[in-house]
Amino acid sequence: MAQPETKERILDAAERLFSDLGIRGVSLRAITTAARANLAAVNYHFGSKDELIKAVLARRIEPVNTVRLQRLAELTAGDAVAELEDVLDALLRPAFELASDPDAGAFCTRLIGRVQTEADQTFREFCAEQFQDVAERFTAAIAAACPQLEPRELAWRFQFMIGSMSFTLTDALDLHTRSGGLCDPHDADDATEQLVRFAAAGFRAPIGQKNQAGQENTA
Amino acid sequence: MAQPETKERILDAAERLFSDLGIRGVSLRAITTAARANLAAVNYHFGSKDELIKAVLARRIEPVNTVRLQRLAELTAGDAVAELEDVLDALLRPAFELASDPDAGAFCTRLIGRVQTEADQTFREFCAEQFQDVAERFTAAIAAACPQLEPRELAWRFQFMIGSMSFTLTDALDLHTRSGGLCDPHDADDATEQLVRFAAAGFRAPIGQKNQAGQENTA
DNA sequence: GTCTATACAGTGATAGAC
DNA sequence: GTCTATCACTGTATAGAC
Repeated sequence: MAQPETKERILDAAERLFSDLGIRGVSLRAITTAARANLAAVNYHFGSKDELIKAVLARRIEPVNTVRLQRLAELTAGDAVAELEDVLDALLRPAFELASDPDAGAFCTRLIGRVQTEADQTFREFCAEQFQDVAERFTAAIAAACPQLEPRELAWRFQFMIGSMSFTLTDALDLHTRSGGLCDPHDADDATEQLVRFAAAGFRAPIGQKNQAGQENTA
Repeated sequence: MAQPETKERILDAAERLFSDLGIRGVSLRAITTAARANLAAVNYHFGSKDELIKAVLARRIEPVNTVRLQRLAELTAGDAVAELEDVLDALLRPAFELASDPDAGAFCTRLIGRVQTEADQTFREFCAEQFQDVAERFTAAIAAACPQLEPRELAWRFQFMIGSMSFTLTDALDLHTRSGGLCDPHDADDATEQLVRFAAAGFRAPIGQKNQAGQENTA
């Protein structure tokens, strides 16, 4: 107890190692060695490696979601209807800011984005839970900002926007190289403004003439 | 050699098991047992588990990319400038069609989308390689369809669109449930039309007043 | 409560016989 | 090409010291 709590040291070491080497590439032994703790400490404090990963994620996700909801609350104070661009900014900027934070950020954001689409359902479900409240509130705010938008189109387009965000956070296609240095996904201001502009136009796109209501269900 | 080649049987078994249980949840022993092959056969035919995963992916990705490039070639035959919506359709529809194919599709598409943002760089790099040629050609076609679009904005927005596609293929947020049954990401027609409309509006969005040219580089 | 040492079943990989 | 045997290593569980 003289030094930072064992639990905290394990979280720090795990976060750093995961982001450097990927989840698969890091063993519990490597983590506990780096944290100067015993192997069994992970299972004592967290229960399993999967729960440790969740704890690493939650420690970074929760503050981001808190900021998001706080900014949204400010925008909609007094039953005001917020501008679409302001709503999207409140949702996206905190995530990109975490990603560009050289201290904790680069590490963990790749993780968040990755895990959101990880092969194992476990982490996807966990992230969906963490995100559910935020998704519901922001969907409502976008609906208020776009009164002409049908619920079906709103759901699709919200999905598309979160995908754009998540994909850019992980930088799965190496945007910096691919753009010849023109774009830097770790520039939070630029990433936010670019995606706000892209998504706002997408939300405002007219819905198709043929409504899908009478369509057969092939499944 | 009397029955389907061992290599083929391993690929089939691996694809089915991976999509049912996730990559992590399937051991080589489970695969080789299901394929009625010996454990060492995987390493003989593929070299490693990672290479087997790549082979499973490539077998499905290549035909999709072939169709994409073929449709693009038809659109741009005779130096014609294709409509933006037609270009996006040629890029997106083959992927969503694979996803909705009950035979091979549902299995492998989740894999493709997942792996594209997997924690390990290995698979991301592999998918990026597979996608590079397609990305370059379609970026050029979009640029031709949107002559007013700056290269910087084009690169950002292409990234966003691929993210939307990838995220929807993995269905990381369970769109069907979240939309109360309104949206079905396995309906290839609907998914394609929705994303084409969203992305086309995004590509056509005006670029911001303040150009980032004179901005400091914080990295 | 916290931590240590240790044991265990299951993993991917490999060398060498057939 | 295929197979057996075996390797080092993984996550997990537990008994017991402080």
